Amino acid sequence: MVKKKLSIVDIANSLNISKTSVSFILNGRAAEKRISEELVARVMKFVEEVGYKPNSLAKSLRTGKSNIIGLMVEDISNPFFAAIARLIEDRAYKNGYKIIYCSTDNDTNKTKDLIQMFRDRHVDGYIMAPPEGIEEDVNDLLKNNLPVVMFDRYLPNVDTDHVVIDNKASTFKATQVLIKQGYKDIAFVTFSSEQTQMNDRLAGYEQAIAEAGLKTNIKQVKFQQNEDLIIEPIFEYINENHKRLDAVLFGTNHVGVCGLKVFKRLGISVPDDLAVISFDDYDVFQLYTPPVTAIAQPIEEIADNVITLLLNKLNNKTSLADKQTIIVPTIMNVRASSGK
Amino acid sequence: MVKKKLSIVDIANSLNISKTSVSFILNGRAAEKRISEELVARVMKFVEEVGYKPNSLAKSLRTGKSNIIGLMVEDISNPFFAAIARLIEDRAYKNGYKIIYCSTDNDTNKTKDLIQMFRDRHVDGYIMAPPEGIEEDVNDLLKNNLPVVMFDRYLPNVDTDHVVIDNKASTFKATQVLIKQGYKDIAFVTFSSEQTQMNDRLAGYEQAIAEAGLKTNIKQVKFQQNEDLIIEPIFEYINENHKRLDAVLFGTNHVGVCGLKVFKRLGISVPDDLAVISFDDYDVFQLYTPPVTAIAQPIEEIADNVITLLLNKLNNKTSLADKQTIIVPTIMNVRASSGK
DNA sequence: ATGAAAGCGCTAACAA
DNA sequence: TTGTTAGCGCTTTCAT
Repeated sequence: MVKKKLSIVDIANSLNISKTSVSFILNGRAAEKRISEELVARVMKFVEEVGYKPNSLAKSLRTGKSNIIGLMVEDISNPFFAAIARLIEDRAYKNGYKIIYCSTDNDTNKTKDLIQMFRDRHVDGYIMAPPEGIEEDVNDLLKNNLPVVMFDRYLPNVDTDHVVIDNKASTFKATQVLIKQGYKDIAFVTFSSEQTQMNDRLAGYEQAIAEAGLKTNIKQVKFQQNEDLIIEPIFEYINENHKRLDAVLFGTNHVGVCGLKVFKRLGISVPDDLAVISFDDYDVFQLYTPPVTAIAQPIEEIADNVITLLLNKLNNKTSLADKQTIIVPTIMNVRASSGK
Repeated sequence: MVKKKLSIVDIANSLNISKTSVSFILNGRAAEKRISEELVARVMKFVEEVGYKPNSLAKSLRTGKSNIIGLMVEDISNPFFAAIARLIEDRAYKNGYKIIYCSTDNDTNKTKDLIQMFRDRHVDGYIMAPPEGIEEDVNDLLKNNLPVVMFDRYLPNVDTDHVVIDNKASTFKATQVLIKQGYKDIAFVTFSSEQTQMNDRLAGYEQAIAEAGLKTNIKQVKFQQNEDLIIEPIFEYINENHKRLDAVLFGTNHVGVCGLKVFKRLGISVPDDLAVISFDDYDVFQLYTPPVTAIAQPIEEIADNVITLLLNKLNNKTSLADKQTIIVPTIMNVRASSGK
């Protein structure tokens, strides 16, 4: 009962025909090759019966195509990335592509390794939220005509398709919401990073503060695997400054959640002690008491654009040389945490 | 500057030696084959210079090994699975294995497809939280000597290694916590499912209720991709019954979060109107007001056991025939939601 | 309309 | 110690 893995040769032999014919039939090129319908039927029937499955490794080796898309996110356990990955997986699957995902941890070397692994496995296209420092590797992909779509952020020196949100406008608006409520000492707590999305978020905050003639209060913490190491510096900052601050804008969902944990520990009440807005929306923010105002990223729209861009390249609907930038707007979900 | 993909033959030719020698050297079998150190050095230097990378597809095709582990979770956007996937990925990576993950959606057919894809790609081992109905496919893997480790649940009719938690004891204890606080009308809200972990959780609740001479209140909702469709039946149930109930035990983190959303909509206050305990721990539960008592799964321990079990099989440290069951205990994080 | 044969890049048994 | 060679399973050109 152990199914011996059978190959195209086995089935050709069993049917006393050549493997070429089998190959053509299996690849739907029977008509084109004018193979008799009768033969086609016989082959299909046999294949069905014995449950033959082509070895896609051999196929890939021969054709250079794999029908696999490599997806690299920063951290698959981050709900934002997990949700995006999920949607992309679904859409890809429906279009005959499989997805392999990996977490980069924003680690340049790990990412280089992963790109290499994807190349090894002959993935047909790449989707990534790139860390800094991989410009060369990505350019090398592009030079080899491998389509790459970036999202969440992009690499300024690499000319690829990318789908991002209007980060600067989002934090600008969020900061203004706080300013209009009369808050004057507004902090921006975020990850330290030179990535485009982070720079833009910071810039939006700074511009709104500057336009209002206020002073900036910026705390950047280093991204760490271990959440406690993120909470620690936030704790110190809030602990030292919460009396002179009246509002906080968090730069990412992760920082936001850590911030809320700090508030809990310090017994800080929202919005009375500190008003709060966070980037990204998330269960926690909706269920928190009071509910937290959040800058929601349109996850479906991002995922949709990303996969469409890539599929178009893969199906040669768009020229590889033709690079698109898509900027999708965010949605401010105003809730009680930012009100008076 | 476009790197022409070079092969082992190219490098053999450039160096005027045979590809066999190159292959042996590249695979660290130089010593074993008593290849001169000088040659080894020359080859390594050249390989380094031209940045040669072996084509792992060809390698896999030839050896049948891929150094890839296939990981199938129910839904990668569920924080429990995302966290486990993350940890497994890390450990595997450190041991020279790559991970490919996929979401099964508890969909039998999709899972069969995915298993097929993994087989196609010659993954060396399988880790899965299996849906029902794939017994045959898994048995087929086992018959072909492919190691399979299950976690979160197992298939009663399939003899594989698996790592699970003591589900029954956990809900039993959680229910007792509520009973000891004097709650008498305790509901159990969970997903309808015949999976082992769900059956066990239900059994634990029922036993505790029976032992206390109380009446069960069970609401099972169907798992759906779309969260609103999960919330709806919970809303109806809670809306109809909350007056006669005094406590609720949620069967999974997902149900728990949906439940909290329902409470918010109905203005139900915790624990005064309803005391709450949920399976799985999660940011939301810690940050909720009041913090929610939760049955925490020891994620690291589960991931560690899973990957260790599989690596042992892959490295032939354990016989394939030798099946282990590991049951790890959960941790009750008692918080204000279950108190009086 | 069908078949033979080369070759994708690699490994390993066997020769030398 | 190193080289020759036969595949792994598939696609595709070129004959027939």
